[in-house]
Amino acid sequence: MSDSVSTGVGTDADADAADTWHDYGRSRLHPVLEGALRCFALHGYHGTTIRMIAAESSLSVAGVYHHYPSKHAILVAVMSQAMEDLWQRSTAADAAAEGPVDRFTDVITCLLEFHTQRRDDAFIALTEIRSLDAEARAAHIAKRDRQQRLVEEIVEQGVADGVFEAAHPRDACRAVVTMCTSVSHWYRPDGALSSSELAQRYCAIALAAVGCRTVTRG
Amino acid sequence: MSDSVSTGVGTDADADAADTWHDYGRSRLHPVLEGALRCFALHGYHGTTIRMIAAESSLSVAGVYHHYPSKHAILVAVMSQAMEDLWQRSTAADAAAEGPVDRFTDVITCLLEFHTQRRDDAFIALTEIRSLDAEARAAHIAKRDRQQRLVEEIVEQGVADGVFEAAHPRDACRAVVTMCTSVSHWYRPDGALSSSELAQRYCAIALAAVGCRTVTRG
Amino acid sequence: MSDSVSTGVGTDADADAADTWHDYGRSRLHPVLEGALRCFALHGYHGTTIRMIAAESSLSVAGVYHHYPSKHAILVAVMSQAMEDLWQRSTAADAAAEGPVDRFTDVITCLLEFHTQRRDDAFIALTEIRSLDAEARAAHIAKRDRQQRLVEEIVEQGVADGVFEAAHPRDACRAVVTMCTSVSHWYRPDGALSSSELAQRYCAIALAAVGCRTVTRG
Amino acid sequence: MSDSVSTGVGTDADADAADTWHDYGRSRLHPVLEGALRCFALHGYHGTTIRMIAAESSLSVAGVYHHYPSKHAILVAVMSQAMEDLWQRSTAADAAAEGPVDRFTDVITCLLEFHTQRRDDAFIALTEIRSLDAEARAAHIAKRDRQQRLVEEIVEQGVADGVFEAAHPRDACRAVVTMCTSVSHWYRPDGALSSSELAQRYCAIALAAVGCRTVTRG
DNA sequence: CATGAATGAGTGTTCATTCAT
DNA sequence: AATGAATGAACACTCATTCAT
Repeated sequence: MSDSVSTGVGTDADADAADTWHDYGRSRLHPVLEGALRCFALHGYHGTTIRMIAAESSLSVAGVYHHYPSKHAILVAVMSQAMEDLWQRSTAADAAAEGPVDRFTDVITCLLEFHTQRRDDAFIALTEIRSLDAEARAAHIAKRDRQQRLVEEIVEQGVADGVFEAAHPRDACRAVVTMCTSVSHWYRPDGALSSSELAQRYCAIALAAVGCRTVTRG
Repeated sequence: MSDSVSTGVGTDADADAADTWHDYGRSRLHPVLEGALRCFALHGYHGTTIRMIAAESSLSVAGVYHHYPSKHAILVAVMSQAMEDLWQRSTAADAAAEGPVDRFTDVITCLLEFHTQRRDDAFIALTEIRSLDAEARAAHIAKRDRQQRLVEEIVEQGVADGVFEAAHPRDACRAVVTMCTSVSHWYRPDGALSSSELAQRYCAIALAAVGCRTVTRG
Repeated sequence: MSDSVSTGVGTDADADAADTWHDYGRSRLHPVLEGALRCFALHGYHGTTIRMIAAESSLSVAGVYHHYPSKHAILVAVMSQAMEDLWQRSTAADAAAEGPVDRFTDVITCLLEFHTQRRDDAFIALTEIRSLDAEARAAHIAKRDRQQRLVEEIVEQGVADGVFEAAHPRDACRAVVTMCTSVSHWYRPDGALSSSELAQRYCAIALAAVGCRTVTRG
Repeated sequence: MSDSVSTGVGTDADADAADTWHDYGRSRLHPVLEGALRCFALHGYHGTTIRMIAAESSLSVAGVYHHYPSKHAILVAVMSQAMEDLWQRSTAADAAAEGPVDRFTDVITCLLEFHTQRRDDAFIALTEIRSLDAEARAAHIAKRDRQQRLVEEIVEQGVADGVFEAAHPRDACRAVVTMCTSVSHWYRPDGALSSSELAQRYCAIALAAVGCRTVTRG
């Protein structure tokens, strides 16, 4: 879980305190990816040109190609690092908690924070799957499914333990996860809700969705 | 509410039974729009070329332009008709029910059915907002907000009546509506769940999300 | 010289009074040609579309094709009728005068009036030669040369008679004719000069250009 | 008057002898403009395609766009450089002479030489005004008027000095200038007249047109 | 490392023209 | 006589990408 990630993202110094999944400093993406991300978020992959990315990252067009071999490679880098980052954080959040309710709360909180703090990354990871080539798409979907299974596993455990009462746990998971990922569609950092306020409110709703009667954390 | 829609979509013969919002016959879109819809759903607006649309609608490129003046106009037609259709169905569903719980159930069911039965239309309406020009975008967002307000109004009524216990009704509405619209991202008609099964399960989850203790429909 | 013209233009009833070349009633062009003429004058042949011509002549596109088989045929009709009209008027003007000075004055006056009264026709005839196909171009140039020779013949007669003193009669003719045809570039009917005022002033200049010492019609 | 011209045209090294306005070396236009010029002269602006220009300048279509952002920008560059070149030469010619007769002779000679030596440039500057957009057209017309006023000013001086006897100086100027600019319509370098022969003959005619009795240059 | 110049393939769009009705 | 629907070819222009320097 604390493996150093080759992609350059993730937790670079895991303290004992397993709360690193809360920390969102400056994004550690390559400047080209930073620029590309802004462009993709605004205009989509196909609506973005290499010249836009070059301008956004203050490089020449050829300069962009010096760092990444193709526009598609840039998309792959952006998406895979996003998924990897989310996975590192999710497993860290999961490991830091015990019992289905707290694990669920942590993982969903992590998911929500990621979708507010890394909104563009999450948005692209959600909406540009179709722009990936077959190989990259398969890899991406595997990561997405891994993420989904983590939630499902927790909920199924909760149902087995009798703390969740979801009639259809997998559907509840789908509902919960999609309502969280949808946050990247509408959340604005300068809006009415802070990231943590949103997380609290949505966690309560998510717990209700999986039929949790108990109150969180004690 | 039963006004015949000038866009050519929607229920053209409203029977007394206010269940017309359940009926999804063959989509009544112009062949060009049908073809464009398939393309947009697969590749996105910017990833779709006029030549694809022409091929998909069995016309020449110039033939497409005989019916619609630009690619953007095609997108506008697709999206506005989708929003109009959904609105007609939603208001019909709302009108057919009484009391917050049943109104909520009907409107959410309607939303879910629309997102399974008109999955591509709904998907485009959700994901291609950024591809609209300023004017069309404003019009689209107005329609989207109108839709959102309908749900909020019902939930607020439910809270006022004491049948819903949502701590934050507007956030609950957001969560509910986005988990419903997200259905267009993953639902497959040939998958495990039928449209009505999905609607039933998701309605239960949605009711839980707004803090409804009572059971639906008696 | 007074042959009835198959094109449908020209003097349709030659009275004894040989002044018909002065008369500019409503242009007798086919409505399609009238519309095309306005378009060609504004945007040039290649800058004009069949749809513009259709709109300008209050017909459908197919309606235009009912009257003329192609855009090119319209140009040919416009240009050939203009050249024919000018030739009819020029020979009439020539025939009505006697002696080089008066013949010159009449023919140049005729040329000037044509370029103010039939400005667009003259302008197209001057500027769209390159847009004609080989055959039509050859025919057009023959008519243009015929026109030029008429002036040259008169001036050469004048030089032979000793009333003109042009050192290089053909060059003087070129200068005179081009300064007259150029009138179609700048003349505006609502400008400072009336058609006849312009003709008078330019005739004086033209006579000077061919070295005429005597005063006209004295 | 000997300001170095930012357009890259014009006299780059003004010797004392103010005869630089006679020198027509290889045109210093950008290869793309050279190619475009040939095309425009043959087929007109609207009759010319970017592919023609690309072929004529030995570049790919995209290569043309690397140097100029649009077909229209190419036209603007061609026309504005032509007008600037003519203006530099005209003012040089004017400054090199004294007295209305010699100034007139020099400026008209300059005008004629330009229209034989830079025939295509001059032709385009004369015939494609309507193809310019509003802004470029205004700029062009301002330059054209400036050119016209130079001639008018000289002639008016000549009339004031009593060396010219034009009854209507401005009309005479129009006649003279248009007969000079028309040279670009018909002159062929391999024709009967050399550029200087033509200039001599036309100058004599132009002097007659403005009512000059004295003989030029001594 | 970085870039200005270049390009083949493709973009959305328009063209003159046809034809069934 | 007149037209709405249709089209192949071409239009101006842009794309992702390459490469000599």
